[in-house]
Amino acid sequence: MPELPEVETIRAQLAERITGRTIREMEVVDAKLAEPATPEALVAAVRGRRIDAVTRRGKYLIWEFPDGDALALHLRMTGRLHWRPGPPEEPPPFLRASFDLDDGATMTFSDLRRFGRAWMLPADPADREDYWRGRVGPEPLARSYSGRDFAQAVARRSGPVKAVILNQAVIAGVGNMYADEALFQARIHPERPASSLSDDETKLLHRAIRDRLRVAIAHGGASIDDYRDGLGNKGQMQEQLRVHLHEGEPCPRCRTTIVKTRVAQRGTYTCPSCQPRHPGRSGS
DNA sequence: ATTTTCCCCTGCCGGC
DNA sequence: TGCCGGCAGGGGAAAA
Repeated sequence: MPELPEVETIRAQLAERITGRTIREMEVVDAKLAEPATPEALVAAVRGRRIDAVTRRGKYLIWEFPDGDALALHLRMTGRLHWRPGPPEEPPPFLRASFDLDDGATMTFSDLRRFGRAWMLPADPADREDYWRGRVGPEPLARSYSGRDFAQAVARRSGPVKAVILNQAVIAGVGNMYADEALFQARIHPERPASSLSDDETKLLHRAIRDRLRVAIAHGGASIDDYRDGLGNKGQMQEQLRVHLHEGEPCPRCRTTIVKTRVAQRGTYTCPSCQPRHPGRSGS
């Protein structure tokens, strides 16, 4: 599932290839992609526009047009955005929209489960900021994002720490897979109340999140089943996962069998001995 | 105000 | 063999 590293991988590939290009035509195959707007309105806002920059906010991919206008794309669960130098030989399965560029290149948005969306962002900078506020929190890889900011956000929440780091308003871009990996690296049980974490633990988790996201970007993201990068290729990060999807296998650190549970309505993988539910006491 | 539940959507898989 | 319930999960709306 595309999380921050996957979206960032696609962003970098597209930025290299479509920056400065003009969108000659957009075709919406599945009207639901444009909801709650109509496909006609979306196409009218996109057609003929020049892409000045390809940016990212959390898991949102953004094409910046002149005059502050911007198209946001969200891949959700199974969305794929695929650039090709020319038209595809045949439409990819589950095609929902396609874009023709002025250099003959094509981009297709396909999406088996149809959760993905495309919509226009507010052009006014203040309105844009309002749009993100409350919806998408700080960028975990931003230089300015300190451990203190993270600690503050975590300390005043009582829910399970995994639910807190999955909350996009708390920290942008972390999904189920990297939440599991970061909590394992920080040796923190996902059901620990966020506010119960010590200063050291919060610092460790902040570092672990940033580390896992960076390593994942370096590996081109994780292709569990649906994810492909902007050129249709698989990532390599799935081979670096330590606990996620490793139920029944030995923990890479202590050889204890990894277990799968359910936390915050999400499948959750942990090492019961590296991630004690009650730190300080022995065992789990 | 925060936290939890439900919903969307389709393919896949285990059980009977 | 084939059907069917359950599961997968991002994010947002609704409910608690």
